[in-house]
Amino acid sequence: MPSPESAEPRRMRADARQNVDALLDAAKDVFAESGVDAPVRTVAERAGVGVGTLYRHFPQRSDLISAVFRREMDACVDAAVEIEAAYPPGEALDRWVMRYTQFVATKRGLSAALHSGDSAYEPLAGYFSTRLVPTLSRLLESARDAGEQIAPVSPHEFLGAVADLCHSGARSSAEASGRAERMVGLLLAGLRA
Amino acid sequence: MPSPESAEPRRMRADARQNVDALLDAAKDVFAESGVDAPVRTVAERAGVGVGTLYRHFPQRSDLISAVFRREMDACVDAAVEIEAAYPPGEALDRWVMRYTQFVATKRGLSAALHSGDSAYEPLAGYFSTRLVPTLSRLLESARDAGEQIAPVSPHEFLGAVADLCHSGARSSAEASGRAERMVGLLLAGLRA
Amino acid sequence: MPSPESAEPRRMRADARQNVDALLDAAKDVFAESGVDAPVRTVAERAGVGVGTLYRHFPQRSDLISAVFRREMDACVDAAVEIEAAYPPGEALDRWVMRYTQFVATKRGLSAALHSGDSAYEPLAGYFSTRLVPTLSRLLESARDAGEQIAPVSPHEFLGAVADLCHSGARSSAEASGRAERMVGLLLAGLRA
Amino acid sequence: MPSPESAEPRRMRADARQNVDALLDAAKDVFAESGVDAPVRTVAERAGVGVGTLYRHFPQRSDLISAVFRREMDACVDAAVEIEAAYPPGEALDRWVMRYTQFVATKRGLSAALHSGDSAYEPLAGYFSTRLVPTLSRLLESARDAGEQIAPVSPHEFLGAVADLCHSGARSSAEASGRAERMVGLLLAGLRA
DNA sequence: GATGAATGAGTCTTCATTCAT
DNA sequence: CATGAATGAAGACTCATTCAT
Repeated sequence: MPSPESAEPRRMRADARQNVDALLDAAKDVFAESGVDAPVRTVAERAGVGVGTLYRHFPQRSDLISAVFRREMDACVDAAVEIEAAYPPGEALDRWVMRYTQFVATKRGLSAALHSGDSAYEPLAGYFSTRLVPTLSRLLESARDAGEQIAPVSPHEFLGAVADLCHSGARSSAEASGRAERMVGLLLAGLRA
Repeated sequence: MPSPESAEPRRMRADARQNVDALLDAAKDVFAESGVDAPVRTVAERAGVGVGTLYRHFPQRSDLISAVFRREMDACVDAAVEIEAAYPPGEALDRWVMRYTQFVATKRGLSAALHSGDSAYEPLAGYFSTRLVPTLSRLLESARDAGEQIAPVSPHEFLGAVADLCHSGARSSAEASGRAERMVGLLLAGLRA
Repeated sequence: MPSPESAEPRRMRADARQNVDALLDAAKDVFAESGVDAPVRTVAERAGVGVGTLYRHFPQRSDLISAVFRREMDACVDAAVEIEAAYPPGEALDRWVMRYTQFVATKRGLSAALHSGDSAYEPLAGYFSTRLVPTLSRLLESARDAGEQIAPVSPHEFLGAVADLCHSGARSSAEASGRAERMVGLLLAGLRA
Repeated sequence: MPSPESAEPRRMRADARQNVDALLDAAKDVFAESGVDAPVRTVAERAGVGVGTLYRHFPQRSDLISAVFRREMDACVDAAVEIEAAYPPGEALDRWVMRYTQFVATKRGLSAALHSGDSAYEPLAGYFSTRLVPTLSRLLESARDAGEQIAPVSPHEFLGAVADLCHSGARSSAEASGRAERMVGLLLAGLRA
C-alpha cells in the first residue's frame, strides 16, 4: 500500500487522491483552530468523508499530523530559494526566519509534536531535520560568508526555539503574531550580538 | 474480642493541611512528568488521597494548576531579592532570568495555561502580571539605570517568550534545559543588541 | 439512643434539640425546592450544621424525610378537628381534603416515598395509615351519617390519589396548585356521583 | 444525522435499526422497573450494546426517554380510533381513558418528565399536546354531542391528572393498576357529576 | 456531641479505533 | 474503497457515608 504522500501518486485512484487532499486541507484548518488534539471525527466531517476513510489513509493520528506539517514545510523550504534570490544573505536570513515564523504560527502543536519524543513523530522530526534545518544552515552560512558576525548556534535548536515562540495559544492571531514576531526579532538580534 | 492483630496501624487520615501540601507536591511532580492534562486521579493517587479530597480542595482543575504554579512563582520572585543584593544590575538581570528559566522548565503547561485565554486561568495570569512582571520590570530598570543599553521590550511579553522557550516536551531535562538556556541566552543577548 | 422525634425530648440536650429543629426546617425547605433527592449536604448547610450532625440525628436519609413529613402530617391531622367543629360534615370533608391537598403540594417526593415500597419508608407509611387515613375515614363516615351519598372508597387509596395529583413537578406553585385543586375537586365530585 | 425516530426512516443500516429498537425495548423495561433515572449503562447492557451506541442514537438522556414514550403514545392514540368505532361516545371516552391509564401505568417518570419544565422535554410535551390532548378533546366532544353531561375540563389537565394517578411506584403492577383504575374511575365519575 | 475532611463507588460522557455493510 | 455504526476504555465529577479531631 503506497503512502498517501508517496512519490507515486499515480497509483492512487483519482477519488482517493481527492479524499486525501480534502483531508489534508480539513486537518490543516482544524489543527489551526483547535490544535492537533482535535477529535479525529472533526477532521473527517470537515473533509466530508467518513472516519474510516481517514483511517485508511492515515492509520495513525500522527500520520495525519505529519502529512499536514510536511506539506507546509515543503512550501516553506521552497520559499527560501526565492528569498535567497531576491535579497542579500543577511536580509534573506531574517526574511526567511520570519516566513518560517508565519508558517509555524498557525501550526498549534507542531512544536509539541517535534519535541514530544514520541516515536510516531520521528518521521516528522526527520523531515524537519532533512529539509528545514539544512535550509537555515545554508542561510546562516551565506550570511557568515558575506561577512556578518553571527553567533555559533545550532540551526536545529534555533528553529525549534522559533517554533516555541509561536506557541501563541488559542487567541486572536493578530495580537499573538505581533508578539511572536517581536520575540523572534529579539532572537535574531541576539544572533548578531 | 479484639486480637492483638486488630490494632493494625491503619493509615491515619491525614490532616487537611497535610493533604493539601501532599496534593501540591504530587501535582507538581505529575505536571512535570505528564503535563497539566494528566488525569486528576493520578495526582490524587500520587498524593495518597482519594479524588474526593482533591476535589474538595481544588474544585476546578485550574485551581490545582494555579496553586501549584503560584507556589513556585513565589519562590522565584523571592529569589530576585537575593540576586539583586548579590550582583550588579546587569548581571542580576541575566541571573534572575535564568532562575526563572529553570522554574518554568519543569512547568509543562504553564505557558499554555497563561496563554489559553480560558477565564479559569485569569487568576493565575493575574498573579503572573502582579508578581513576576514587576520583578522583571524592576530588574530591567535597574540595569538601564546602571547605564546598560537595553532594547525597549514588554516585560510581560519577554517573560512569556522565555516560558515558551522552555516548552521542552517530556524528554530528559538535561538536554532540554541546555537547549532552553542557550536560547534564552540568545534572547538576552538580543536585548543588548 | 432516643429517636429525635421521641416522646421524651427532655432527654436531649438543648443544643441538640435546636439542631434537630433547624434540620427539619431546612429539610422542609430544601425538599420543597429540590425534592427529597436533594444532596444531604444541602440540608446540613441550610441548617447551619455539619453533615455529621445530620447523620447523628437521622442515620438514614429516609429518617429525615419521614421526620419532616411526620411533622406536617401532624399539623394536617390537627386541622381536621378544627374543621369538623366549624362546618357541617359534607363541607368539612371537602375542606379538609383541600387542606391536605395544600399540605402535599409542597411535599415533592411524599407520594413517591409512600409508594416506593422501600422498607425504610414503612414507618412513614405506617404513620400515614395511623394518622391520616383514620382522619379521612372519620370525615367520610360523618358525611355518610349526615345522609350524603358517597361512593365506597378506600380512604387510604383516596389519600394516595390526592397526593399523586399534587405531583406538580418543579414549576410555579401558582399554576400547579390551581391544577391540583381542580383535579382534586373532580375526585371529590366523583365521590358523590 | 436523522433522528432514529425520524418520520422518514432514511435508509438506516439494518443493524443500526435493530440496535435502536433493542435500545427502545430495553429502555422501556428498565424505565418501568427502575424509573427514568436508571443508569444509562443499564439500558445499554439490557439492549446488548455498548454505551457508545446508546449515545450515538440518543445523545441526551431525554432523547431516549422521549423516544420511548413517543412510541407508546402513538400506540395509544391509534387505539382511540378503534375504540371510537366500536363503542358509543360515552363508553368510548371511558374505555380510551382506561387504555391511556394502562399505558401510563408502566411509565414511571412520564408524568415527572412532562411536568419537569426542563426544556429538554419540550418536544415530548409538545408531542403530548399534539397527539394525546386532541384525542381526548375529540372524545369529550363526541360524548357531549351525544348528550352526556360532562363538566368543562381542560383535556390537558385531565390527562396530566390521570398520569399522576398512575404514579404507582415500583411495586407489583397488579395492586398498583387496580388502585390506579379505581381512582381514574372516580375522576371519570367526577366528570359526569 | 459537633464538625467537616476524607473516601471511593457510581455515573455520565467523549472519542480513538475497529469492522460489518 | 468508502462509510459510519459499534465498541469500550478513560476521565471528570458528585455525593452518601464514615470517622478522626
